[in-house]
Amino acid sequence: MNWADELTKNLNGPQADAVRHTQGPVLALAGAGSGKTRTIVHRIGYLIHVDGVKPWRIVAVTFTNKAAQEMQQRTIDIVGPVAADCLIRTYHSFGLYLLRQLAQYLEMPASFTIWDEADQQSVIQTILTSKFNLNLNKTQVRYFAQTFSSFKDSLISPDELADEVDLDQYEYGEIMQEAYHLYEQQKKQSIAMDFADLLYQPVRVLQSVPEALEKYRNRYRYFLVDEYQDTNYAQYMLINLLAGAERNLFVVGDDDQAIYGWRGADVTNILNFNQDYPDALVIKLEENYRSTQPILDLANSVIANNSNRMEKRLFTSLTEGSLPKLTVLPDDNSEAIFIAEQIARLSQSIHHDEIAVLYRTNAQSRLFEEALLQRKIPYRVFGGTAFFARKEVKDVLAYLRFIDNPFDEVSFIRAVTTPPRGIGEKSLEKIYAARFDNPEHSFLAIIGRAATLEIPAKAQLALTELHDWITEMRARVKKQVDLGLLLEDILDRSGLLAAFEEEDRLLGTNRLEHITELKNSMLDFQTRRPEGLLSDYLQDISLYTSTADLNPEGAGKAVNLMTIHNAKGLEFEVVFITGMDEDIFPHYLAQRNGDIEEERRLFYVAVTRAKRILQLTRAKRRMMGGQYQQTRPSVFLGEIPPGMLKMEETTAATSPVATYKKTFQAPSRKPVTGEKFKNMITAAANADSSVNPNFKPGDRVKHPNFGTGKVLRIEGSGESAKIHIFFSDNKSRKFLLRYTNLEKL
DNA sequence: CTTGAAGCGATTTTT
DNA sequence: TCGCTTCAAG
Repeated sequence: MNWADELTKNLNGPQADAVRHTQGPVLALAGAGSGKTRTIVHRIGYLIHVDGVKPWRIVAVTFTNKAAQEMQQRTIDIVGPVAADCLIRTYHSFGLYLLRQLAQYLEMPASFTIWDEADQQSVIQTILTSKFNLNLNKTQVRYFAQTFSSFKDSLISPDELADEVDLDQYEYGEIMQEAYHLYEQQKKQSIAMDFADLLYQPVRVLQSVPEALEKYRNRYRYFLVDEYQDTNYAQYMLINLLAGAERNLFVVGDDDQAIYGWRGADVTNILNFNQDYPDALVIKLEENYRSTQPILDLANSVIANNSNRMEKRLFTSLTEGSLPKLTVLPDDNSEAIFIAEQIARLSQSIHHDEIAVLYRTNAQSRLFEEALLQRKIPYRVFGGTAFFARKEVKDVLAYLRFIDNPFDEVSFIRAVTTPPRGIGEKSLEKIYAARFDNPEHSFLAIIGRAATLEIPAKAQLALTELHDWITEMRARVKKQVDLGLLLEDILDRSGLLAAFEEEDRLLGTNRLEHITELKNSMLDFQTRRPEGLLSDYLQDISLYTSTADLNPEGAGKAVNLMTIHNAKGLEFEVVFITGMDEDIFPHYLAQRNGDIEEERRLFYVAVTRAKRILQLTRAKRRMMGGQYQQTRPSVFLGEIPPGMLKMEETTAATSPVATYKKTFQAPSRKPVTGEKFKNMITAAANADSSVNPNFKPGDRVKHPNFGTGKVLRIEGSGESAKIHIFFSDNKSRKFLLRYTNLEKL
């Protein structure tokens, strides 16, 4: 086979130029749907098969996990299995990969812990209270965390801060430098890195250690960067440092799709590429192969409202196509149900994984999940904090992380206080003080000397016990272990298992179900990387946010639920853009910050994800802060010329919501929504026991665990109904009615 | 001192 | 609805 022909024959002129021009800098200005990924993938193939470049000399980076996975898969499909040796990663994953190898230059072991935002914020919170006597709320603490990250995105260390920025323009400017410094110090003492470090630290090492730079410049010779318009300074430096010698740098981007300004992304990185590399070949990809003309018309008419854009004229040969539609629903619930029904209808002709439901904020996903679950339509939720931010998951991970890294302050605190074992604020302060005096000793070592701490005997005992079994576990994980068994041991010995069981039973949570999911991810990991250690697993998952990231193969035939940010770089036959209401999209905070043009680009990104069918929805009322509020239509709707959008409105009376509620209002089985519905499916196995008679105050009842008692009162109704029972042990307890197996006497 | 219960407000997008 | 803060009992 002639690879040169094979890899260019299905490309248009400019695409083929971009693929063939493998030496030296190339900038591809690529409109939405113009075959960016396709070009990158074919270029990788050309490098390997025509130029004879070794795959491991090729680095390709993009932004989101899903986009990276997709690029990797498509490369293997087109180029062959040899492409598995290319480094196709997200920026952060590439940064982590380098950082592990460069950690020695930072006097850090390669197996550091990675702190997410919540971890970061809890450390900053502690610093602000203990060192500055500032008791700030969550929003203010988040502000500190974001500010520190923005410094690192701009490659500014605590020492350089005063010279580089005008601290007066920052709130708390007078303590900013000191706080930033303390945070970095604590982090180092915890043997931890935050997300910004994954880029900042490798860049700093490459800048200051010539031999390190030399080594990686030698190893990696070809760089391909997707979404270049969204790079921040640290990302820009990382790539340009490494590619700077050979200058085989291929970047693609579109200024109309710049949507990460809030994270320090700088569009001028792409606009100035020509100044960085005056000899760069500039290629324009303007033919759209993705969407039909009506979809493109809508996209173009909206983005035209932005000033300061590079003129581009996107065209397509797919002139036929149905008009995009806007459906106005009475409320957010009916919006979700409407979408679920549309999807059910489309299922006849279109695969579920060719359908995407897009929203502006992760919080909006809940109603869609519920509606899809009710109709048994499979779905996957991308991004968000859906899984790894769950309390039970973080609880278990805290133990795993503490076992892996006994210096980690965040994991230690969480593990030692969850579940409660008599260690409170005061005891923790004592532990802190001891650690402050001996920063070279781990938290584990310090609780190993519990007897020397001035804390209650009960607390000493608890600490010693914890120390002993954590030590035992640490000995175990030095070698390769079955992570699933380890997890079970931890659940058991920590007391978490009992706590979760109790909660699931009394409150109807799904904690153990989520733990099982975590366990599955471990089994998955061990299948994928049989040599993998606990620390590898922990670093691996730290870059994932949802279970959808966890098992890419599990994609199957599920509908995709994601934010618009997460959808960038992807395409679907059918796209729903939801929440077309003022303050939702554009988001009111963006509006307030004057980022309306970025919101408009976001809308442009959303629209251009659709290949054939584009459906917009909005709701006239939405549940906000516990009550319904009227909404106004998004400004973006007003920017669409009449005739480009078909409109329809459905009313409450015909809304499926009402019908649904009625069907399920039967007294024997309480109505269920969302998460709870899942329980019902599981509960369906022992269906008979889930049928409760109606109880009223005064009834005598028997509870399987607490024996007989008298009903005091029923609080609330429907799925959230709670029953208060006074038991024969003279104690009253309350339960969620629908999860309690009560027998009427 | 620690913990559970009651009461109150909720501020975005990614890794 | 959820999670955090406040308060009082053990």
